[in-house]
Amino acid sequence: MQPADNFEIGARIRAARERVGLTQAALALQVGVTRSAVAQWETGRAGQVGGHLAQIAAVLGLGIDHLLRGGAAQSLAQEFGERALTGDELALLRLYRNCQADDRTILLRMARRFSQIEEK
Amino acid sequence: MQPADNFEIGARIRAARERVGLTQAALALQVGVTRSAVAQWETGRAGQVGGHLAQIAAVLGLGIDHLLRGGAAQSLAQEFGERALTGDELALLRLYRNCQADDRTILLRMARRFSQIEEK
DNA sequence: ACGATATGTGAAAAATTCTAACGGGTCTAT
DNA sequence: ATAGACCCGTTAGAATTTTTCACATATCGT
Repeated sequence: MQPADNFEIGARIRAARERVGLTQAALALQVGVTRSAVAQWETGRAGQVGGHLAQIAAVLGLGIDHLLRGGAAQSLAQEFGERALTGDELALLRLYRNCQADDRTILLRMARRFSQIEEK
Repeated sequence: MQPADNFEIGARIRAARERVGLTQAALALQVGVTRSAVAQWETGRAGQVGGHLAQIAAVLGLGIDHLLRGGAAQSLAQEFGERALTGDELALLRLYRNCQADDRTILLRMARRFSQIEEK
């Protein structure tokens, strides 16, 4: 694989990671490597991310095709209403599901406060 | 990645190769490796097929998701597909979509704080 | 200024991948 | 029965890659 491709994969990893609000250390923890491995992926030092592709894609809410090829790969077309879920929305859902019930209540209340929908 | 996963990837490579009528040597030629590398992929000896995924998928007419995961690959969406979204999760998504960008950031950060996936 | 946090990078250890070579099974022609 | 062609499985090790560790720099809040 060309070095330029590696850099582009790394750039997509970084963009997705920042979009879901993770640090390199957080992504590394969820994938199962050290932070500097993630840094090297993102700066194109690694030849390719090899055996961690599926895990990276899952954590970041990306399709593997998108990770490898870029473009508008839509493996993530999860329908909600008429729009697919974005990466940050999937991240929010994953995090929310791992919250305790009272913390979920707090999150919902805050979302209501912030939201521009009036609820009756 | 678990050895069983490697074997399953190899089994999918072999099934697709036979379906398109190629020998190991022919596949190796088109991908750009030696025949024994292909044999090792198919018998699960290689950790994973790493940098050749896209090439193998192209030659065999497979999606990369299918190669890695098998089945009707749905990437991360399956995790949520297995469990339908609950009412509060739908509410959270709806509210989140109607938030401003900086409020979304706050919600994500709080979700990360509450979540038991928290790093560090 | 200081501490915490996030990230980039050099060097080297650790791991992996691939090649070359060997061996075995099957099939066909002689 | 034998030889040759073809296909594939496996081993050992060279080559390459990946990951870790440790250090450095920048930014931000106090």
